[in-house]
Amino acid sequence: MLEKSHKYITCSTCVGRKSSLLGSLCEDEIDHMNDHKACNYYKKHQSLFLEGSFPRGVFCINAGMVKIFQRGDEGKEQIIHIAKAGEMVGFRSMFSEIPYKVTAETLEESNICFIGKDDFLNMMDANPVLRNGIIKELSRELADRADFITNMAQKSVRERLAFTMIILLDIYEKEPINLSREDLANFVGTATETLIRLLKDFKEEGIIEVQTRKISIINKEKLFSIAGK
Amino acid sequence: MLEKSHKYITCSTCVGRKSSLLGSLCEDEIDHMNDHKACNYYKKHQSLFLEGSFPRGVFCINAGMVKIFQRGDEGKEQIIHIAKAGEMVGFRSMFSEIPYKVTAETLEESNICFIGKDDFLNMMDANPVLRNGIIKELSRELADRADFITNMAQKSVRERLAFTMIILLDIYEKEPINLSREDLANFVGTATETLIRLLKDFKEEGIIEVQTRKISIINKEKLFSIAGK
DNA sequence: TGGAAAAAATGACCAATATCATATTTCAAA
DNA sequence: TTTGAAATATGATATTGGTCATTTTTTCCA
Repeated sequence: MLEKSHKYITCSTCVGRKSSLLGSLCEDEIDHMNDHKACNYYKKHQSLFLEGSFPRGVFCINAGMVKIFQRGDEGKEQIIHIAKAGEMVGFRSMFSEIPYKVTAETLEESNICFIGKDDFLNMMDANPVLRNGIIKELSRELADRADFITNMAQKSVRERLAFTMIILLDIYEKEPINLSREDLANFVGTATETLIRLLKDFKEEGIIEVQTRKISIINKEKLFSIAGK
Repeated sequence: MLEKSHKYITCSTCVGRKSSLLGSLCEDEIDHMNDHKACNYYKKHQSLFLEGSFPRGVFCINAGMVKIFQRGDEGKEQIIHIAKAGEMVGFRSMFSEIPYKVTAETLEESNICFIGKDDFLNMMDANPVLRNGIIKELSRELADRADFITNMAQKSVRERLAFTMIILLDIYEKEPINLSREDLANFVGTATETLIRLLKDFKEEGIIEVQTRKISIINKEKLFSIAGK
């Protein structure tokens, strides 16, 4: 259970911050940010922002996980990214000055801070390291999305599932993957039924272990060879 | 036919530049860039850079068109983007400091200038407008790629073809689309045969007109309604 | 300008995966 | 602990779109 009061979250001690884009801030900047941020406790399935709305700032995840998705024509979600503690979300649309094209929603209870647009842009102006870090991050994500597109376009659902699980392995680290079958299907880009059948195959092939919702990967090598990496 | 000698291309008169990310440069900066750029004439099907190699700078397209693609496991190309006069290519990987994940290759004869990495980064440091323009551009492209992913994941090939043609309409403007069936298939993410069959359907439905290679869109509305926008 | 090579087109067939229907399990609230 | 709803699972079936084989057309260049 997370601490529901947020008065204890301070930027200077935030574990996520240090390894994030905001790791380069000096003490003054951290203090300034700390004074200007607002922290919130989010329950599971709460949204940070909605597709179509205008960005007012950025969100820093102190604890928890957030799915970033788009809704297709029939309302089916396509998950684009899953963000975890230490990551910032919502800044891409803020820079592009267009409404959000994606929705961000917690996958579990989370502590998330908010920094207003002007405060954040000022920090960027004053801090070349932060600025360059952001440019680098945006560029990396573009490269990742190119891979994502090629995978979607050219690979079978089975291969895409393997690829997605490798991504999830990175996100969940030692923890078992804890996503609904539907979310998983919406990340892979397939029907929930197809996903369930493939999970069964993977289980029978000794690639994963399943405990209802939680999926542990027990044969990484096989996963990599299926994904074709 | 393009002028094969490049001595006539100067940044100050470059038509593409003015509407590009480099439109904000002051006279001094333009002169500096002009002194440090190298221009080249490229034939059709020549590459600017290859997947896996390290970026040394950025390319500015003065005239012509360039396809940006990734090669999937069986060597099949997935086109991610088509860049035209006025666009810069190659800077995304340069920022992320990882090798190119994509290959850039001319679709037709082109005049393209090159600016070295250090020169370009210095220009960026000195010019906040340029810097912010690039951040904005990267963010916009991220948003576009999210759409691309959702389309790939959730739409039929027919819908994706319509969507792709809308993108191409933007690129080719008044000109008819001039791409091989294979390139078109590799942009849509389908087999060449499937693409050819769908083009035939579109022709019979009065959406496009085809003159061997060149495709003109004669019913935009229908295209939009198929793409679901 | 002819001829070879590349590109485009067409047909037949099949596999992958979506869809729809229904059953079973899990979970959380009363 | 029960119970109802949501999530997961399974089966049957339909369909899209990929593959392979072949033909026709276009392009390019010697």
